[in-house]
Amino acid sequence: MRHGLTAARRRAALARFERFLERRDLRLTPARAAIVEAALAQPGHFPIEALVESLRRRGIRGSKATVYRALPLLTEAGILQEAVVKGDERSYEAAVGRRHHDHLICSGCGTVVEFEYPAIEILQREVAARHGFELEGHHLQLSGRCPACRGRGAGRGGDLRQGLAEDGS
Amino acid sequence: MRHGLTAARRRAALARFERFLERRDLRLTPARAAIVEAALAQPGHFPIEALVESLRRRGIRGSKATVYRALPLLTEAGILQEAVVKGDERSYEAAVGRRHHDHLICSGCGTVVEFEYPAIEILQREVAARHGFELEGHHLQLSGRCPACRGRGAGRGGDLRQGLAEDGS
DNA sequence: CGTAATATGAGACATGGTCTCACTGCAGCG
DNA sequence: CGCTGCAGTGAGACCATGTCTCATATTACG
Ligand SMILES: [Mn+2]
Ligand SMILES: [Mn+2]
Ligand SMILES: [Zn+2]
Ligand SMILES: [Zn+2]
Repeated sequence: MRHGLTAARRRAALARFERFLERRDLRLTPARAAIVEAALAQPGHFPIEALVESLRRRGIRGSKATVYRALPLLTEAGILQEAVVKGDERSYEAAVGRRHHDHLICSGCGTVVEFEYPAIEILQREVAARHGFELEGHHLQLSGRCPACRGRGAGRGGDLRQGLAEDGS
Repeated sequence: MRHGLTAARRRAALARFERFLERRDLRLTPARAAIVEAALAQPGHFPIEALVESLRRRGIRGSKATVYRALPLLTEAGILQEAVVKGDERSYEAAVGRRHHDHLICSGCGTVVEFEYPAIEILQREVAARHGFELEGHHLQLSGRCPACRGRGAGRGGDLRQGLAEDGS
C-alpha cells in the first residue's frame, strides 16, 4: 500500500499548507500545490536544484524563482525542513509524517546518518531560555569519519566523492 | 597591558601554527604568518572578506586565494573556528585563548549570543559513538527572538515551530 | 649555486541564490 | 459580462562567495 500511504501524506500536507497559507492571507495556487507534490515525491534529502528539475520534467512549469519563493513557506508550514548544508548547497527533506531529527555526516565519503536525540533538543531549549530567547529553530550537524572510512583510515578525507548511501524513505 | 596580552596571544598562536604545519610538512611562510596575525586582529566574528580586506589594508599582499587556502589550516590548527553561517557567508572567530562555544542568533535583529554548554557537547559525542563515527566537528546554531525583539512583539508572529508532536503514518 | 618542490597572487571562472520586470489569471466591481 | 487591481509567476539578468588556473616567486637542500 505504499501508494495509498503517500497519497494520504500528500493530502495531509496540502491540507496543512492550505491552513497555513490562509492564516497568512496567501493563496494555494496551482504552482504552490505542484511544488508541494514534487517536494514530497523527492527521495530522502534533496538539493533544491533537484526539485526545480523535477517540476520541469513533470511538464509543470515552475521557475527557479517560484520554487525559491515557496521554500520558506513550505518550511514554516512544517512540510519541509532544511536538512544538510554541504558547502554552499542546502538540501531539504520532507517533514510531514516525520519526527524532527538532525544529521551526522562522514567527511570521508559523504554518507549522511540521521539521528534523533531528545535530550539534546531539551538542552537547546534550556540554553535559549537561559538567555531569554524564544527558540524558533536550530541547526545541528555533526561531522566525523564513518566506520568504513575509519577502517580504510589513511588518506586525508581522500576524495571518494559522494557516497549516496543516504537513507531517506 | 592590553598590548602585551595580544602580543602573547599572537606568539602562542604562531607557535601552535608552526607546530601544526611541521607535523603536516608545510611551511610557515610570511603570507601564512601575516594571515594569522590579521586573523587575530579581527574583532569578534568576522566574515572572510574582512580578513582579506584587512591584509590588503596593511599593505601586506595577500590574495583571496591564499587566504581561502589558509583558512582550513588555521581552523584545523585550532587558531580559528567557524562561527556563524548566515545565508551564504561564513564568519570566523579567533579560537586561541578561548573555549569552544556555539551560537544563538536573533531572527529579529541579528544579535549573536555565544554559549558554552558542556552537556550538549558530551551528548554529541555520545551520538557519534553510537553510530560508530569518530567525531571531528559539529555545527550548532540556535535561532530565536531575543528579549528585546520579543518585547517589541513586532510582526512575524505566526510560525510556532512544530514541536515534537507529530506522526502521520 | 642549481634544481625541484612548494607556495603565492591576479584574475578568470563556477554556481547557488536573488532581483527585476513584463505578464497572467482571477476576484471584485460596476 | 468587460474593466481593473494585484498577488503570483517565469525567464533570465544579475550578484557574491568561493574555487581553479597558471605564470611567477620562494624555499629547501644537496
Ligand atoms: Mn534527514
Ligand atoms: Mn563565537
Ligand atoms: Zn565515510
Ligand atoms: Zn533581537
